[in-house]
Amino acid sequence: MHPHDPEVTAAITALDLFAGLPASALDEVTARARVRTLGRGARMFDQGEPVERAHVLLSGAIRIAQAGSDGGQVVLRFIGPGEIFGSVAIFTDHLYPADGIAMVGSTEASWARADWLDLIERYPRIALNLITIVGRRLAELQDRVREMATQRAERRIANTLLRLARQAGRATGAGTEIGFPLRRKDIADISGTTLFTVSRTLNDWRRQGLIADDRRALTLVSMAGIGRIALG
Amino acid sequence: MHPHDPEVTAAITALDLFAGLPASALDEVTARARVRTLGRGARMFDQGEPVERAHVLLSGAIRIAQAGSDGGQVVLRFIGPGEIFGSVAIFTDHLYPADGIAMVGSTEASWARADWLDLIERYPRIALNLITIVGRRLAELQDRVREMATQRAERRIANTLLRLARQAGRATGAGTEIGFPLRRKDIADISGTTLFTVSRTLNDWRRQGLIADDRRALTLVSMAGIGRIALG
DNA sequence: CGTCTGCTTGAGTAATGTCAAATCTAGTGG
DNA sequence: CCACTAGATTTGACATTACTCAAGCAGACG
Repeated sequence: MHPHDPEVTAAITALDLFAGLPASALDEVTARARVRTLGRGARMFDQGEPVERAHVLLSGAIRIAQAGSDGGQVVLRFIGPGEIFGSVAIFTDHLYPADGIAMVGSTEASWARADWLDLIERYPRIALNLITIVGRRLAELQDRVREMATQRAERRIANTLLRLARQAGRATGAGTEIGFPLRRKDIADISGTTLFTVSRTLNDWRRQGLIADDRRALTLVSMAGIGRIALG
Repeated sequence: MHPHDPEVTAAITALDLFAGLPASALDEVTARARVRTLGRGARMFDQGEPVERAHVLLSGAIRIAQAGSDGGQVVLRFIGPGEIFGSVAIFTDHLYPADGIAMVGSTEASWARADWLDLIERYPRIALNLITIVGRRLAELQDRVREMATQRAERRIANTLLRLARQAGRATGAGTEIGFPLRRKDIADISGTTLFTVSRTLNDWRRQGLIADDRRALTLVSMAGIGRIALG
């Protein structure tokens, strides 16, 4: 896909990141974007690599996973369409803090570091939008830290599912379907538990009719029920 | 203290947040600041309250603590002199995400929301500085989430102490002294464990000569030793 | 049909949380 | 100066969550 593809242009101009920009600025933003499509399992970038570009996801899903010097791994976030990713380190230590891996075939737009800084300088509104986005992620991480410190695995899993539903939920006949192709391990790595505990917990919930799980997508049948578990 | 107090002026103009601003801008920033001193235990703001001001700590120490709807509590961060706090929510949901409590007598500067937004609009460099600061805190929280998910209590405590030493450490004859008046409960609430586990762990380390703890301040006698524990 | 990846289930165990009680320290006021 | 108090810390005993490891199963895909 080319940056000037009308579909791509529409997607870029609709991003929260560029809200409030005049049409002329959006043209410029679009013109400088590089658009790239990767297959399932491909790496958008690797942890520790220098950050040369700012990224936005146009379609698909990305897993942002951080590995420790020991084996331990966590998922910091799943990225859905319209979300920015792997871009904040341009302002800090210039190294990607995590791997970015396509969970399904995905298309991203990205801007070279120099273009990005230039655009922000000329359109400071982008900086404000970025502060808002990063501020929201900060608040979400703060919630996760509190949950991991004070809640047991089952509640954390419930809170995780509710967050994912908020982020990428689609209402369907059966309930709210989460728009990421999640394996047990993914849910474990973002909830701070093991895939075994996730498996047991989700099976309990399925038996109780709280969720449905057709191995294609996870659906929260009873948000209220999951919500009750999340509250303790 | 008055904003025009020369000591206060110097402290404000030295802040990372205002790095790169021309002198005229710094004058304006200083002129609009409100300076306030609070005693030990006083609340700078309460969780859930609307954010009307942006804050910077000039001296002292603040505990930023978030409580869940259940009793659970975590410390999100300790704030030392020169650090911004309780200011990001101006751009998001306009509510303080946590309590801000003076751990010792503390002096802060703050700006009314409208002044703050006006200053940022006229000096976009402030926005860039803010992105850098928030980006670093985001990275730190990501590290903490990974630690809580993958490391056991002892290692998390070691990592916590190393982080605090980096943030507020002073080299002394005996080692690196942490510049916050920390109780066991504080260390527990930021490490994601209990004050009992912290007590046992710190006593072990003291017996091994890794730390000293004269109930006035905590000193890391052997950063290398603590570092080895942090690595596993 | 075989292989690979992911999921489920069971059994055993260790880390650490919970609770109770004793001890210590700093500060207060007689 | 000393007794008293409140808050913080230490230590012990115990309970339990959820991690670890092993084994078998299911579905997808070539």
